[in-house]
Amino acid sequence: MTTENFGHPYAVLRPVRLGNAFEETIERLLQAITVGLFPPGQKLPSERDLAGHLGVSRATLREALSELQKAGYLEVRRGRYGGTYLLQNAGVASDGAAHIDPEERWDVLVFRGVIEPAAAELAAEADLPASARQHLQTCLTDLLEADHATYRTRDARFHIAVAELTSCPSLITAVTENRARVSALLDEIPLLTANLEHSNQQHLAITEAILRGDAAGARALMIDHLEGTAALLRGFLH
Amino acid sequence: MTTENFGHPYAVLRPVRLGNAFEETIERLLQAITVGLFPPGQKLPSERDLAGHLGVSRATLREALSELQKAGYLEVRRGRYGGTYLLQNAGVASDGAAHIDPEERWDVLVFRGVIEPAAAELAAEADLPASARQHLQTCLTDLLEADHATYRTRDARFHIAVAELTSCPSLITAVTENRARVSALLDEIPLLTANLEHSNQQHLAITEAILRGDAAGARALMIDHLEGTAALLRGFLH
DNA sequence: CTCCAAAGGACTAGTTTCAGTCCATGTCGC
DNA sequence: GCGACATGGACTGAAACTAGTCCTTTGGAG
Repeated sequence: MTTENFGHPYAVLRPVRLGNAFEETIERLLQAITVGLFPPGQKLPSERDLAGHLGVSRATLREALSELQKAGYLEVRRGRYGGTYLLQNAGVASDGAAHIDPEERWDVLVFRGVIEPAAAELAAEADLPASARQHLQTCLTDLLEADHATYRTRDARFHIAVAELTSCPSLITAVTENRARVSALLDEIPLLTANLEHSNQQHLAITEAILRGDAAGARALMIDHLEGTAALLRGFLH
Repeated sequence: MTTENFGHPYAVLRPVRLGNAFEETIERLLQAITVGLFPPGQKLPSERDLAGHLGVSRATLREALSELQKAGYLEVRRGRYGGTYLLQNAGVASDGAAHIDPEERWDVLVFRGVIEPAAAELAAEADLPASARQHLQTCLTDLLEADHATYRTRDARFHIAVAELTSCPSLITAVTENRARVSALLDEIPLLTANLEHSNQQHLAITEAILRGDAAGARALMIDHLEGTAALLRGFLH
């Protein structure tokens, strides 16, 4: 880390393409799934719709969907009012122990510490319409009711909901992508009931701070909350 | 903005491809240029090298370079010790008045207000090696010596240098991309000597705070600094 | 003076991706 | 029942993109 090449232009000159369109499409869909943006058991948008939004041809999208289907994430029903459905126990056979490299881990956590507290602060400062308040409340309730199987996904969903309240697309995107990476990290450590309950108290407190417009409080609470997970990760991964 | 669709999965399902590889490659190179990562008058990395880093075939890269050459950004010399050179007065004939939409403007500025103060804070907290301190100092000196023609580029370069000190790739990338967008905004308003001098005082103060390890100070100074430009933009654009 | 090496220039064959078109299925409203 | 129609399924020809190869230029080392 100390041998870094400062001023090196390759920081921006990162790959234009992370893989072929097919691979990136799978990646995106998986991201949306792990982050809870597609509620389990529900129908995904139509192929034509998805392809349009992902900026990819339907052929490519279908290749990706077919792969996810083979991997046990999706179920497809034909005919009118048919569609692609996200299975409840999607991707149970996840590979596990992907073993994320320490630099990557550090990067994810530092960046999260930058954007999430800011998101909470901005959310609290914003003049939130009723629909926004309702959305946050719903995500919180879902999270509080979650069991071990659904917790991680709903946790991600809640944090993204906070970012959504800022109405800042760049920030929402940053939080979403970061959350997908955090989820991959968390998959490496066990889920303990004690931590879970403590986290949920924090989720509740953050929500209240945001809804009451307490920006400084929301920020501070979010920092605390993130520190908890970070410490947990440090503890479990040497 | 109040009619936002909260919880809509399309926030992550943004396009996998923003354009074809050729267009995206131009975009990237242009970004690196406007943000001062390729010093004017100097040689760019070789085509084979650039193509590799951008994850694009040399044919595609060459198309992009040829376009930038036609647009007056680059000069190409053949033979050994030849290469692609960035012209001093690159892209003078920039289209101007691209007229960025207000939502985009707001997004850029809000996001900047999130990531840049955090970058300054983290930079000040970091245990900086001599090379890092030197790099920041160099970028600052270049900026203080800049004239009207070179100011914007070196300004961007300085802000990216601050982010580089954090050694957090996600943050560096975020700041770099954001800066490219900020530059597009600034191109719409005039450069006033008074503002420029005031900005440079702030740049100096930020540098000092970082080098002395004053995290809170660096953060506060950066917030002040950004507020200045934001106010300027608000003033000039209705 | 000669040759080498590092750079840009140009071509080719193969693969991926796309846009468009038509087919197949099956639920809902009549 | 029965037909309309939104959905998934399948195919085709064209365009974009790639990897690989070889050519051309030109400054410096020997």
